[in-house]
Amino acid sequence: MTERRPGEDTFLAAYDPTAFPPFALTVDLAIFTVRDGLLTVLLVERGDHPFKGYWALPGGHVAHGRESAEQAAVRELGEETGLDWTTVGGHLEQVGTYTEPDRDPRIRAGLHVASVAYVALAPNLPLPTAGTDAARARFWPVEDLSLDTQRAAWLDRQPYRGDAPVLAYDHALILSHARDRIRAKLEYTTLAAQFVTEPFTLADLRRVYQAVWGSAPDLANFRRKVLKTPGFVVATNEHRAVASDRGGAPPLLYRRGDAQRIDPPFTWERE
Amino acid sequence: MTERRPGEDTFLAAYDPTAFPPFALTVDLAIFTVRDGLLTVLLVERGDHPFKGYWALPGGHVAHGRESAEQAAVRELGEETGLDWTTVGGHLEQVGTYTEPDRDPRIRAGLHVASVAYVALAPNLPLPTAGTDAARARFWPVEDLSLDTQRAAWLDRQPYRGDAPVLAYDHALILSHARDRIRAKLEYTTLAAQFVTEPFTLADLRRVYQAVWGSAPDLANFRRKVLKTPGFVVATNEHRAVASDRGGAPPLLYRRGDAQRIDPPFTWERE
DNA sequence: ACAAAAGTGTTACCCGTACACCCATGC
DNA sequence: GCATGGGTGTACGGGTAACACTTTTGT
Repeated sequence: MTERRPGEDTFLAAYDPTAFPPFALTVDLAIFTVRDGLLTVLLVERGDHPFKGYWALPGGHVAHGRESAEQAAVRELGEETGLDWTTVGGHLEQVGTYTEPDRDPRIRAGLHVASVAYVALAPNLPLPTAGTDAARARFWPVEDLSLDTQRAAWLDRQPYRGDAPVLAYDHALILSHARDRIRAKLEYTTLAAQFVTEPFTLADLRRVYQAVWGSAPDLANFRRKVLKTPGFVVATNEHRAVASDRGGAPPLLYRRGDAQRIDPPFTWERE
Repeated sequence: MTERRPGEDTFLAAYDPTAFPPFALTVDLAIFTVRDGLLTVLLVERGDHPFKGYWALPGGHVAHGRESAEQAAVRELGEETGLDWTTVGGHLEQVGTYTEPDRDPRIRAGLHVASVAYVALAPNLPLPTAGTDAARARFWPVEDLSLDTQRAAWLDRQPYRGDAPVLAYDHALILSHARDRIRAKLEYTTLAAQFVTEPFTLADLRRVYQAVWGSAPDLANFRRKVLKTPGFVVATNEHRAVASDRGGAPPLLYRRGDAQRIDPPFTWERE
């Protein structure tokens, strides 16, 4: 490692790293996937205190001095999903950092925990089983989590009482931000293609919009827009075989292209 | 403070907060303003090691257990600009968190410093003088900072040698992200109005786009789009007196409105 | 034949672009 | 009058929303 212009080494020799009260640095992951036409997110049921028995975003501590938060996120992704994320090539993006002193009750024992939240998304992730240190893990449909209600309860410092799985820490807040980020990015980026397994049909791609937004653009116009955006998708010359129990023409299959942005963005009637 | 569902208190009683290696948590501020038709940012010349003599974003440590990063940012804004940001009502937004272990040379003394970066913007900030603990502080035109070159040098772990003020830490990286964020948000939000002092003319507002992007939409179309976006600006019934040394009709004055988003976004020919 | 799903065509309309033009003021 | 900057009018063209329609397959 090079020196990174540290100033004079004499400074470091005389430097006292205990001069600043310590923080803990963690990462939290919102891992989204589309299953059965619904936007779902991976949650783990906590096996230990704090928040034992509550559902939480997977995550963990950043290894001090040895990795960045993003590297920690990739490592945790591997541990939680059993997949090597650098090979998967899925989308991973920082959402924000959460630092309210009382977001973690361990502040009462003197531990101030700051957490960097990431959103990851990939198609058809396997159901988490091995390699997970949590008691249970499963993909929950986002719409079943009452995110808005739970978030409001958290911000009001009131307990949430309802049918949805109760989220630990400020994870309802984090998750609502992550969901909003994904929704917004569907409109002006090619992110939707990260949600489908290759090869996919244009109808598959459109179902992603349906799952994330609850509604989707008109099919005909959707097709034209996607195909006109250079590098959004690349056509193969194969067609998908139709399911045996229904008719319809075998649709053409596509793969993801290089383009990142959709310009101008998608706009359509929201319900 | 309420209990925030911590699990059982017996857990906390037995909890060892020193079990996790400590991090330092800081905030860095990119405070933008438009001066003389140029986008400028506040930098301070560091008076202490590390990076003594380099130019840096203002910032400081988050008070352990007593404040969030955002509260620290507001506090530092007050210290750096001499203004109470809650009164100013200026825009403040988290950009991202930077956690590379070697982003701060103090890692070699065992201190892993994570920094949460914020972007703030306001019109006509006073030149910083009192209340600043830095040796010198001034607003630098962003285009004079060779951000792209400095950022590339930082990422290659090479020293930057050039005419622009040399930035400390990874602040060239942070600053380039902050600038990109501002640029992007001008297109689809009413953020530009945060850069002008009230009351302002539509030409003033358009000059913000000129300063931030280097070019601006056609004046006639700009007027129509701004006026058609409900709540972007509110007209007063006063006109600005024209400067004595030039002609022209006295333009109508406006104030900021409530709207946050411009939909559909601005698009125009970039140079 | 019929249903289901893929894919195409057509039209009307909105909106932005470009640019010409008019207005108000100071010298 | 003339320069300067604010403000308006308008014709053209591209893109997209809406929806009807054709094609391909399975039962």
